[in-house]
Amino acid sequence: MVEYSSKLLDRTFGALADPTRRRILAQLAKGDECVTDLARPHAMSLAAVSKHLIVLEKAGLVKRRRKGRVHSLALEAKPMREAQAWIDRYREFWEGNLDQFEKYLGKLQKKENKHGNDK
Amino acid sequence: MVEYSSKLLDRTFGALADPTRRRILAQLAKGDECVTDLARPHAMSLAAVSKHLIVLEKAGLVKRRRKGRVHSLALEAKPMREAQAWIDRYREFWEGNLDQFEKYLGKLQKKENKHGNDK
DNA sequence: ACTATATTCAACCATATGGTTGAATATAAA
DNA sequence: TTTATATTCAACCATATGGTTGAATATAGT
Repeated sequence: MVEYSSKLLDRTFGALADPTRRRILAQLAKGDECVTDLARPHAMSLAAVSKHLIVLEKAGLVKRRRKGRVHSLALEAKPMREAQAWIDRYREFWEGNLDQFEKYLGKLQKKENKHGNDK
Repeated sequence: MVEYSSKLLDRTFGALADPTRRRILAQLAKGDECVTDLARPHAMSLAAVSKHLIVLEKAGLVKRRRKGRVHSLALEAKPMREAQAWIDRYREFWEGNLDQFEKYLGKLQKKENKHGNDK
């Protein structure tokens, strides 16, 4: 069962809306890395990258594991899966397979309303 | 060939990061609608919804067609397809099929750099 | 103990975002 | 022509975002 938390989708899509953060995800897709290594290829301060990592962390897209003074970042699957699910079902519906998505939207709407997490 | 414009992905994911806009897309998935009809179910001013529509339009996710004073909004496929492609390939890579995504990332990186549209 | 490294924190800045209200514009209907 | 409807525009507000720099904190190495 995929969970549909509006806030989680907000944060996930929001995190993906920045090229630096997409690139960080791409870096991590090749393997876990620490903050300094992640920051190196980006043309900005370490503190700026650190902030991007916090955004990714809040979206649940990466997980941090401290090893002494070094923070090792690793990808986390779930939020991306849910973002993908949203788009997949949206397209399934829109591009033809109507009934399924209509049901899905109903559920989503209810959840978003019920939890009052509409922004 | 999918096109990888960094700015387009920024705008697309950015547009999807708001629950009102996701709901508008859901409304439009059931069929074209005008601004007033789209606005009705949302607990905010018409002007606010109008602004959201402009965001969706700039992301290319909806297309506007004026019929006299009524603006009819319709979904547009391409940007959503590209957002989906990004996530799909990211996950393909990360969850096992390494070689393909590595190539893809190379191309993406080049495009994003070459066009200098990195924010 | 001292020094160097890894990371965040805090204050600051400029611009973006998401909302409001009231006026402007364009078209439709009387 | 007058009035009503559809939509945007403009000004404003509060908060968020993405960056900076310099200081603070924590751990490692000598």
